Amino acid sequence: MIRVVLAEDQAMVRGALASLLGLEPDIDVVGEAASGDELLTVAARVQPDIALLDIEMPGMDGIAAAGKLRESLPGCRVMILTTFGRPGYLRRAMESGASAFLVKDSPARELAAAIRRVQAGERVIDPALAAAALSAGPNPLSPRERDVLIASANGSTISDIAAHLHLSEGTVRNYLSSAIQKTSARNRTEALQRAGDQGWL
Amino acid sequence: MIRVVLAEDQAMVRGALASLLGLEPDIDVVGEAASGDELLTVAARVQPDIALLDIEMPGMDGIAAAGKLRESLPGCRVMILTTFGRPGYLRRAMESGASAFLVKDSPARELAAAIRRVQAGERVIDPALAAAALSAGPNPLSPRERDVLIASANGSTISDIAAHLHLSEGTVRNYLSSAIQKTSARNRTEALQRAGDQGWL
DNA sequence: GGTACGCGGTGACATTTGTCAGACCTAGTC
DNA sequence: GACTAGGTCTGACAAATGTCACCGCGTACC
Repeated sequence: MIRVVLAEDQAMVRGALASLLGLEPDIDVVGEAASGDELLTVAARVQPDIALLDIEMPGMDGIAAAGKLRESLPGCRVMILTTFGRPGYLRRAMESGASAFLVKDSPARELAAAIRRVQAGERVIDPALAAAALSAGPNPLSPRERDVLIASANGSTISDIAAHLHLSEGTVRNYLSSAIQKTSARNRTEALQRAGDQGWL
Repeated sequence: MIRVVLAEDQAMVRGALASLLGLEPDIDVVGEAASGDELLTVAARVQPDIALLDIEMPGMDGIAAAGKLRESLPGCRVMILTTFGRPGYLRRAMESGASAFLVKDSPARELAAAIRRVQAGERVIDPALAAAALSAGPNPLSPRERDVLIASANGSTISDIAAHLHLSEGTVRNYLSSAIQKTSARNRTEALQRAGDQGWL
């Protein structure tokens, strides 16, 4: 039996995935978690073969949880299952030691097949996504530019961001300006969208 | 047997929900659709008792599809199952004739229970959401203000929006300004976020 | 030692954005 | 007919935003 834990914040989706996998004779869902933090404690207790993680979760996200899990349970393989196939997500997921990257747009039957391939030692990646990740270069944003862009997401003004990051307003403007240019956008909103689409945040 | 069709754009979630409902002895998933448009053709063919719709779908969204379905198949009850419980969504869903409004945060076992209650003629609404909808007033945005706000979402400039909606730039600025005030925001980004949270878009 | 890069800052400048007052037209309501 | 609300427009103004040039500091790397 392949022992699997699920981490996914939406309870109904989590339960539905569990029932989907429950139909497979060789797969056993031995634990569930609603956040990255919860996953780590559950995995420590049940010692799964495979952890199936969503990226978008409250608290620690799926990619961060993947990295922690690789440290604490090296024998457990990590699979990322997420809504959006952003190239940057894939890159970060692979760097944090994931064995698979699936998107929720794929047919449901592929999930069990992917789990078996990962258990056999293969790496499973959506081919279209792999191509996109190779064609898109690495993240051009410096850490600070990234911080400033993220802080501007909820409609904050320059002075809000400056206060929040303990910077001068001029510095914030400079970072924002260079982030806008690096994303070849025309304003912060567009820059935020482009960077988000690439998975640079 | 209760005959159900599912409409949900993410194939894996759709398949998982189907397998979840497949476990219930009195529920039969007789059709699936990946968009609002597809739902209407599928429902016309299989004549279900209940349609379970996600809101966020490409093309016709779940609420619009609910309205159309009520016209073409008055005997079929509509249930909305969605990620976010925005008050405005609930209001619009109810106005378009939905019998239930569930959020994906709820436990998986509640889904089958809700389906049975709807089949029995009840209306099922998340109590916390109902309270939020009652406390939040109706949508204060005029149709044009709403259009302009939506068009500004992807980082468009004033002149982009003006060209797109065939308006003068001054007019766009005026609408945007009044939308910002009605949402008590400080700029369009914040206004967009507030309006989105309320389900006013 | 020189060079490059990221971080943090200043000051000046042009453009964009948000606000306000006012105008005209239409459709509905009392 | 008067009144209101929404839609469309203009012009003017202040504030916010984006760009540019330039400075200093530290830490890499060759």
